[in-house]
Parts: sequence; C-alpha cells; structure tokens
Amino acid sequence: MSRASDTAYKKIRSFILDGGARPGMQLTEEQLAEISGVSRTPVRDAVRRLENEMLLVRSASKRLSVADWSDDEIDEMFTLRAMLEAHAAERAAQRMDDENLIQLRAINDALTEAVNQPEPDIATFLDANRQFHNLILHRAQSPRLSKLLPALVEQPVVRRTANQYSQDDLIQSGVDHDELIAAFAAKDPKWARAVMTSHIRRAFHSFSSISAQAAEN
Amino acid sequence: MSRASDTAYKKIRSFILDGGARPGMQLTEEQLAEISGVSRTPVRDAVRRLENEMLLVRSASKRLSVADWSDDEIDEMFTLRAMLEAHAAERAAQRMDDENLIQLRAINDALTEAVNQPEPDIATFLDANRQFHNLILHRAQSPRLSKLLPALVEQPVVRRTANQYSQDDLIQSGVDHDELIAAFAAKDPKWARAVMTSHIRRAFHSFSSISAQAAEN
DNA sequence: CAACGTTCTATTGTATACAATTATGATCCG
DNA sequence: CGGATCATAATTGTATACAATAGAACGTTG
Repeated sequence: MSRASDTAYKKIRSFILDGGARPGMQLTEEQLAEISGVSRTPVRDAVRRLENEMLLVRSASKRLSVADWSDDEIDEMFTLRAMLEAHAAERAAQRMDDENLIQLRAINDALTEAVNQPEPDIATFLDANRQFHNLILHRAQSPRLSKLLPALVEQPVVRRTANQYSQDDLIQSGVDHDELIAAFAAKDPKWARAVMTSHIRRAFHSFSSISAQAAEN
Repeated sequence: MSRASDTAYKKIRSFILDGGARPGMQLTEEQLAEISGVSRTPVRDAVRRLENEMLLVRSASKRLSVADWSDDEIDEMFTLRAMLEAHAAERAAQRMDDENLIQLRAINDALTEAVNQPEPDIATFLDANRQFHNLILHRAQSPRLSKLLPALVEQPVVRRTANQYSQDDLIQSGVDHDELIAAFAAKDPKWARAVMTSHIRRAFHSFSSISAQAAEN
C-alpha cells in the first residue's frame, strides 16, 4: 500500500484499538486526517479498509463511528472465526514443511517465555500470537481465507480485554499451540482442525467470562 | 452509497460480469472512469469494493486486473462458500417466520417456472436464485456473514458459465430449494445445513464438469 | 408551546491538478 | 548480441477546492 494511506490506516487502527476511541463514538474524516497527518483522500482509503475489517461502521447517513457489537454478535464472530481458522489449520497441515515447523516452534517459544513470568509480557504475547496464526494462514495458501479472516480477528474487544486474560489462559494458549505444532508435524489435518477449533472456542469462553465480570462492575 | 461511486460500481461490475473484460486483463483507473462516466475519485472507491469481492485484483505494482482464478482456487472458493452458506442456513432455520416462508416459496415458484420451459429463462433464474439466497442470508441475521459471503458468490466464473448449465441442473436447483424450504418450515437447523451443503457442492461439480468440457475445446 | 418549515452549518462526495512511482524503451558498453 | 542504465511515458497516489447532502438551530404560525 501507498505511504500516506498506509500510515493513515495504521494510525487510525491503533487509535481505535489502543483505546483512543470508545465503541460507538462518532468520527469525522477530518478528525482522522488530523490524527494521521495526511489529507482526507488517503484517509478515506484507510477508512474503507477499516470498514471491511468492521472496526469502523457507516451509519445510514454516511457518518462514521467506531464499531460496537452486541454480545450475540461477538458470539457469532467467534463461531465464524473458529470455522475459518479450523479450515485454515486443516489446509495448512497438508502444506507445512520442516522450515515452517521450526519457525512455529521459535514463535511459540517466545510466546511461552513471555507468559511464564511473574508479570506476563502481554505485548510480546499478542505479537507472537499474531505471528503464529498468520504463519498458519499463510501456509493454508488460500487467497480468499487470507481476505476473509482478518475481518474477524482483532475486533476492538480482543485487544481491549487482552491484558485481562488470566495468566493461566495465556499459558494454555501456548500449550494449544504446541499441540497444533504436533498435529502439523504429524501431517494430520483432522487433528489440526480439532485443536484449532478447541483453541478458538476456549478463547471465546475466556473472553465471555471476562466480559460478564466487567458487566457486573 | 453515493451517486457517482455507486454508478461506477455497477457499471464496472457488469462490465466484468457480462463479459466486457477477460479474466487477467489489465485495466487502468482512467479506462474505468471513461466507462462509468465519472472521475477517477469515485472510480477508485468502486474499485476498492470490487477488490473486496475479489472481482478485481491488484498486482504487486498496484496495477489493476480482472480476477482470474485457478481450478484449485475455485475449488477452495466453493468449499468456503459451502461452509458459510450452510452456517447461514442453519441460523436462518432458527429465525424464519411464516412470512419469510411465503416469500421463499413465491421466489422459488418463479425460479421453477423459468427453468421448466423448452428454452429456460436464464436471466430470471439467476435473479430468483440470488433473491432466494439473499433472503436466507438476511434471516441469518449476522452482519459478518453478510459481509463475508458476497466476496465468495458471483465470481466471474459463475455468471460466465450460468447459461451453460444443463436444464437438469437448473431444475435440480429448484428442487434443492424446495427441500430447504421444508427444512425451514420444520425449523430443523441441521437439516437446513445439510441440504444447503449438498446444494452448493452439487453446483460446484456441475461447474467443474462444464469447465473441464470447455478446456477440451 | 408544539409542529412545521427555513436557513445555516457541518460533513461527506466529486473533480481536477499535481506529485510519486512504476513500466517501457532507447542507448551505451562489455 | 546481451545486459545494465538512464530518460521518458504511463499509471497510480495525494492534496485541495468546490458541490451535494444531511443535521442542527432557529423562528414562525396555528
């Protein structure tokens, strides 16, 4: 992507994800242009992309706002994500080579180390987690999956609750990943699919209980 | 959507789908602007949308071309579409009311009538078929599904081969739809899912054999 | 004072000019 | 003749000015 529209995309994205904007909040293109330091033209470009990822939504009157999803919709999102990531894992298991396995192990070692500390390193966890899933998606070698999945991951909710996951949850993620690697090494697509499904659905339920807790306060 | 960018979208889309452009053909924004009779700005907007539907693709050097997918990729597309449409049918089965059932029957009656003629009316078939699937998608009530699925249906290939489907294939579509309606009426999500899966996969194999035939010539 | 209509303002949409980038083709040298 | 290098042309990217549209504020009138 081009320079200005790319920086706009990144700045707006992190503005949303890092809590600069509350869900439901209205935004104007001009505000976003000011935030990203470019003109409205590339901003509109970036906004289109973010609309596709469903981080931004357009009201009936073309006004922009930060996405704000109901519990049911988030439930549905996790279900779809589990379907698609499981499918990606299944395909990846048939296409994974030794080099990829080494990379996956390295990434997950970093992840495991980051969370097995008195004070877990969330940023490193998130980054390693993203790398791990991206590598699998890449090995799935499906342009369409690569297009569809990003619209489901990293909704605002994900980032916003990440530092509320318990250390046990984070450690379990690393364990899930280890089993995924084993399934890939065994070249067993069905195993990979099952582990991935379980992995995402576990994340969903961790997320739900955190949300429920937050709702009580 | 706005006027100019909307007309650009429609014109470019039908330009591609109705055979004005061959798969793989390169296009410039200026050409498209001329075709749609508006300036490049709204064209770029329309192009973004078509990129999301994966009717247009951008090369590494930002140049536009009409999508051209390999057999493997089309296979993968049908697999994903079957997954998502089956999921939509399952959800729809839980949310369908009597009014919707009446509408579905009316749509499918029109479809059936269109194909049960000496010379099947393809245009009417395509339109009724689209309406039928759209209504189900709408009843699934999942914003994300509504966003994801359109990127999978109506790839160039679909439209280009539609008038090559045999009359038996077209008639069978109507029969599949009837069984879907029965599943909806029975409020049986699993049944609906199974029928939809079978429906899409049948379409896939009909498509494959047509393609194979075409490749021989 | 409620409901309606009218102006005014804010916001998004479009066109155009120009900048940056990428492909193309010519030229030179080995 | 093959390949690298540079100039030129084609194409995409960005900024800005203006047009169209939606929203808000205000006043008028029954």
